[in-house]
Amino acid sequence: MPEFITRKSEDFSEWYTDVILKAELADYAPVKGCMVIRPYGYALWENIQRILDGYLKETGHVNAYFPLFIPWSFLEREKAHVQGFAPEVAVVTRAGDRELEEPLVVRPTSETIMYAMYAKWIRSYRDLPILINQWNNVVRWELRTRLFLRTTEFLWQEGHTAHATYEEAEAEALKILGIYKKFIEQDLAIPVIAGVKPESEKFAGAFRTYTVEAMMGDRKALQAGTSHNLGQNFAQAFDVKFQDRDGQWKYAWQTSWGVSTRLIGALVMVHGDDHGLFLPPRVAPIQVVIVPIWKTDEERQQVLVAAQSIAESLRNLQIRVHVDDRDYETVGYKFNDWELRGVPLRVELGPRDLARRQALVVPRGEAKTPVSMDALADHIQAELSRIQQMLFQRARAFMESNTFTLDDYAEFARRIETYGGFYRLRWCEQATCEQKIREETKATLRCLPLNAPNEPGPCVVCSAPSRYRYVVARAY
RNA sequence: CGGGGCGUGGCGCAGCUGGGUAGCGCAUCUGCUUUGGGAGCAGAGGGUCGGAGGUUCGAAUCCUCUCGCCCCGACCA
Repeated sequence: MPEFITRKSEDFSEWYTDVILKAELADYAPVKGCMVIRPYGYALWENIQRILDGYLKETGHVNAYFPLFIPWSFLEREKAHVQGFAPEVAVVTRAGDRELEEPLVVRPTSETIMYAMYAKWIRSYRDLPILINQWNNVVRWELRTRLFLRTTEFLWQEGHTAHATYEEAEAEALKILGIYKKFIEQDLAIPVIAGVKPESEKFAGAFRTYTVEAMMGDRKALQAGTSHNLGQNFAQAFDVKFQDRDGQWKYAWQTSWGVSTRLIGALVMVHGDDHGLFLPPRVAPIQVVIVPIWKTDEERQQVLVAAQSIAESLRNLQIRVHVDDRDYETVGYKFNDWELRGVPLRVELGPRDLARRQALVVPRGEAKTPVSMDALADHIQAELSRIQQMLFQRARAFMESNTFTLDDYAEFARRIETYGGFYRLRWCEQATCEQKIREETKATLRCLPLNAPNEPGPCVVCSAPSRYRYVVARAY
């Protein structure tokens, strides 16, 4: 077992930080609470962007860019919104040696400035729907930060739509939630529970907030993405109105939704192990690493030629492949290095393999299999797809086996303290019961799953009649 | 914002109690030997001890102030 990183079972938090730093996904920046996303981590983010951006465009969304600075007065127009964000906004009050007439907020999210523009652009029902997304950075002055999970500045996409009817907006919010679920499950191989947030966990200014919740390797929950039905709250605050077919002026119905670089933290915590990262093939910056092995210069020449030729044939199949031809590191070092970086598939190629017209294919964490050169490309393609499936199924089995249905509050409190996990508990939807759970167990009501069946019975806290089981967990 | 911990070559640390030539491991560089699961030997380079002030013949070490970071609790993608 490697001693270069803390063991996952020993100290999950230390392990997480070790993996990110040593795999060179990110590093601490000289500014408090900020991080540098290093090239390898950024390549991962670019893959996430590319795939998700494709899904959003397929469904009619277009990209645009709005300013980083927002007039302070804009933030104040929606009451719940400003209350939610005021404590964590960074404000620019000075430019050069001159005080600004009106302070400018560094966007913590772009509802206000975007909807001020929507108000200008929308006149008729024919201008709707507006389906705009933007990839950008936002700043939230968090008191306690953690690499990828919560940093002062982070990267994300934020989609903002405006519709003619409530039904359309609601359908949009759910459609996006479905896209997030599909993306996170199929491409990131992370199973999620899609659901509705309780009132207390709603986005500041939203009518309703939908969420996808994932279980990390320490059995804690992570909110992986949110989609909000904003109702007409912002439309009224920003005067986003249109004249409908019937001649009446009406406020638009809006949605907003986002996922962030936090997803990278989720990838680490869901798939990683004591050897380091384990990246799902569909987003891995390097899907296949070829490690050539040689002793003599002559062998080196031959092996490298063969390695490049294999790499070329894989690239023709759109596989992201890297040949590790470093001559100053040993083979053993390279094996460990690429496992730490989470490359899903390794190909070992030495003189012995060349003589047999084969290569050793090594799925991360599995046994080495000799594969003949002729069958190699097909085999690798199939393996990448198998690994993608395996990661998802493994994560799903983990989440399912750590999700429990309980009716006894004391037992829940005891088990979440010692073991963690997701608990399906009946809740009467009273804030006092929610508060009690939060204060006594540090767990929160994550969501009411979308497909939750009607399961009438007593609230786990107060025994009042309740209809549904909510998912309850400690969360990041 | 409250509680705790830590700042000493690039990284991880020792030295501080009881002041007296700044050290160890890893990494780096050079050479030779190695190379199928984190190589070996020999040599070399690299530090105003976070910063400022004070005590002293003399401060990494003692005193005062200050800055920064990490971890744990209340808020959050």
